[in-house]
Amino acid sequence: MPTRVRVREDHQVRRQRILDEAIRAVGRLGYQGLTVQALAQACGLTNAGLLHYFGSKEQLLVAVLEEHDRREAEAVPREVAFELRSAPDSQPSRATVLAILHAIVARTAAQPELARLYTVLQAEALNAAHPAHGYFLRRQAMVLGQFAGMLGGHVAAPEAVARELVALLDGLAHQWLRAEQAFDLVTACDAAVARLLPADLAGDRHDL
Amino acid sequence: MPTRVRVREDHQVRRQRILDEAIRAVGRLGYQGLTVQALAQACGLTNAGLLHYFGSKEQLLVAVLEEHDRREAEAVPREVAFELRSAPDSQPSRATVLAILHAIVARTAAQPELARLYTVLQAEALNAAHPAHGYFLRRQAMVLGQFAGMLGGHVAAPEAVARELVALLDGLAHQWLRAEQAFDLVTACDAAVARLLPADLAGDRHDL
Amino acid sequence: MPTRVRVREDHQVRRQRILDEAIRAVGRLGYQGLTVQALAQACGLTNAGLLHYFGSKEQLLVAVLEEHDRREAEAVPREVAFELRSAPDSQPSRATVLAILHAIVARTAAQPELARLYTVLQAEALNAAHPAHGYFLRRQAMVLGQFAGMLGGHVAAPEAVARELVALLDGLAHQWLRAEQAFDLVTACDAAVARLLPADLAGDRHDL
Amino acid sequence: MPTRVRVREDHQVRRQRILDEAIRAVGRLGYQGLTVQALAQACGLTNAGLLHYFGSKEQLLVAVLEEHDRREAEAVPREVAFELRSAPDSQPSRATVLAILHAIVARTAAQPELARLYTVLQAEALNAAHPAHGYFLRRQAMVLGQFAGMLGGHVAAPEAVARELVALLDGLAHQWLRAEQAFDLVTACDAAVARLLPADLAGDRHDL
DNA sequence: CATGAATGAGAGTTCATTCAT
DNA sequence: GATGAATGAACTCTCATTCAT
Repeated sequence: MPTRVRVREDHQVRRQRILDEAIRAVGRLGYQGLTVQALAQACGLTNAGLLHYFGSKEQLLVAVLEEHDRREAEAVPREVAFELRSAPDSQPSRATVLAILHAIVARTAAQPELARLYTVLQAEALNAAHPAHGYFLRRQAMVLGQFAGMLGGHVAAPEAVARELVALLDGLAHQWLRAEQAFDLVTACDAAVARLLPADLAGDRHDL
Repeated sequence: MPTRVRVREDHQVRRQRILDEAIRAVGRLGYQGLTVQALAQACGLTNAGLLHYFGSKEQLLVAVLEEHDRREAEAVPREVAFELRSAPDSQPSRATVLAILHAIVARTAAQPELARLYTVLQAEALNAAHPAHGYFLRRQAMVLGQFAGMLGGHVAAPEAVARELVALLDGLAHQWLRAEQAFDLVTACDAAVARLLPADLAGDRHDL
Repeated sequence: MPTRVRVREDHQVRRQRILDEAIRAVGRLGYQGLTVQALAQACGLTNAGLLHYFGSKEQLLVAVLEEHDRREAEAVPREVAFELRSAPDSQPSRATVLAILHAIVARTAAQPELARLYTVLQAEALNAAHPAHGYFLRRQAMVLGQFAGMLGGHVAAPEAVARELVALLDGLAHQWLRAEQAFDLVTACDAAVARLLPADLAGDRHDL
Repeated sequence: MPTRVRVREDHQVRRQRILDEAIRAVGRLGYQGLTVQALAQACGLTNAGLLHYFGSKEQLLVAVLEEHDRREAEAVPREVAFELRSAPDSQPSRATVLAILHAIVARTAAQPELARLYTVLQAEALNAAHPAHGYFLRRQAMVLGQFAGMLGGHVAAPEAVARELVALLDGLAHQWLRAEQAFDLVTACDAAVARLLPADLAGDRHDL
């Protein structure tokens, strides 16, 4: 049995290495700029060898996006996820909201190549013909919905503020990437979020 | 020599039409996705004919960026520009700051194709090897500096808030583009800016 | 050793199924158009699995041609074969000639996929570099010889008429395939042969 | 003006040379076997240079088929064409029919590379997915119709005999090509046609 | 001023085949 | 006996660019 297991592991391991490399490459060059050949070379196999794992460049992109989701889900703190799931209807406290946002940003900061992938693809995918266009449309709607739900009890216009939050976090991450991570993303985002969601919003005086 | 003048005008006119088309095309496809051939066809001339105006694809990009700056400068309200230039050291009032930001956003909203060009190129140019990389680095520094200077008297951490402002505006514009301009950008930005720069910031009680 | 026998049977059975599928595939796409991968998939095994049976694509073609000959020989009516073999020197009567040709055509009509394989490969193999080129050269000579021998006593120019017979039958089969078997091949061929070999030719008076 | 004319001639001349080469190449290898690269090399230009004339391999095939039709039409003897056109309703005499068929075959014999193209493509195009499939379907119907019309007054079953004529001529040409033109095609066809259309058939007494 | 011809490089993808397992 | 991994070569086609005209 060890042999079969090893073989399967090998496959998965190699696939994973390709995906990691692909995330970096797409984050650097975009999907259009990515070259199957260059990626294959970076992974130490031939053009056709790489396509053996992912049938086509486009299917590779799909796998990359799935990997992105997987890593993201993995990184969301357990407690947060638990809290959100355990009481979907109740409103989290302001402190919890800040903690959630903090956790999200911390994840982003810990995986710059993922942030870069996200930032670059998101802009490239504005084009309706881009293979990731639908992905980002769906994702955007989902995130806005989640944020708005979270903010429900705290602000007068949850949808608008949700949009602002997303804009703020995405925009700051973008600047952070361009500045080659020269400032601390987490600090910057914490401060920005605190500014956008002032303490006296819903009467709660004590937090942050 | 009316003929020569007319010819030159024709040249300029045609060049302008190419630039307009190029802005749209790059905004849709990015620089990498842009094809000299496709652009030429859209302009009604041949491959080589287009390159006759802009020696190469890269030089065309330079011209596009220059055109972007030109249009942007053109659109900034005269009074604002005057005020900023006439008293660079003095601090504009909060109302003026809001007015300036409003004007900037209004310009963006009025020229979606320019906003799209900006958004798409900015992300593509995160790559250090991208021909527009330096442009966006310089521009970022400049804008951050201007914003920080503008906010100097109003907030405790002007640089940080400047960054947040830029992030907010860029991020909202990005969402606006992805949503195919389904919401009103100017309203959204006005609200966001007001939220980020509360009225009681520096003790001034009276504005907006 | 029933197991071994069973295994061998399985092997043979599978090999046969591959051959059947290959005949259809080559008849549809030609040898050049045939893809090992596509054939393997149609047979429910992998690329390498198929080549396990027939070392290479070219050897597969050889096997296909052998299978063609096998099926053809199988289908020739026993009496005819017997008659031809029992008295190779004597001339068959006109009725026998017609019966033989009828039997051949009937076999063709009963196995359209074989006819198609034959028609497609024969044309593709006009190219001297084609792996089946030699096969069709030999076959042509053989068939022409047999036909000419058969016609020896009946017509003045047996070789020429043999060629015409072959041309007629091949050409009609080709049309029958292109028409998707919309007319009755056997009837058409019977009529054509009767026209080409008129009943009064035994008198041998007036033919060219 | 001579320059422009020369340029245009050059273009046409080169295009023609490519077409000639393509006819030979397709006749040898079939459409599937044809390689853009090999053809380009044979024409003394690069891969992309050839595609400058014919946008794609498939469009090249279309051009080849058109060239085939052009050459064929060109080759039909003027008198024959005139006679056919001048009296479309009347039936040509048997002698005229034989003359027409003779002329057609003579043309074939004079352009073996055209005959080869025709023979090879016709078989390859049996596949419904082949880009020339429709062409040969239409052509077949047209030719059968013309032949049947021509035979109308002479035989009892014009459609059937037309089919036989086509089969005979196509089949003999096929054999002629495989035999590397070792026998005289025109003589063979004349004899075959004479045998298939006996002199006394005008009396219409005894034909099947 | 603008074109058409042509190029060289490179794109993604497919193919028959090999090999360890 | 059959698989999955991987290869190297070849495929069609596209790209930005050059050059003579």
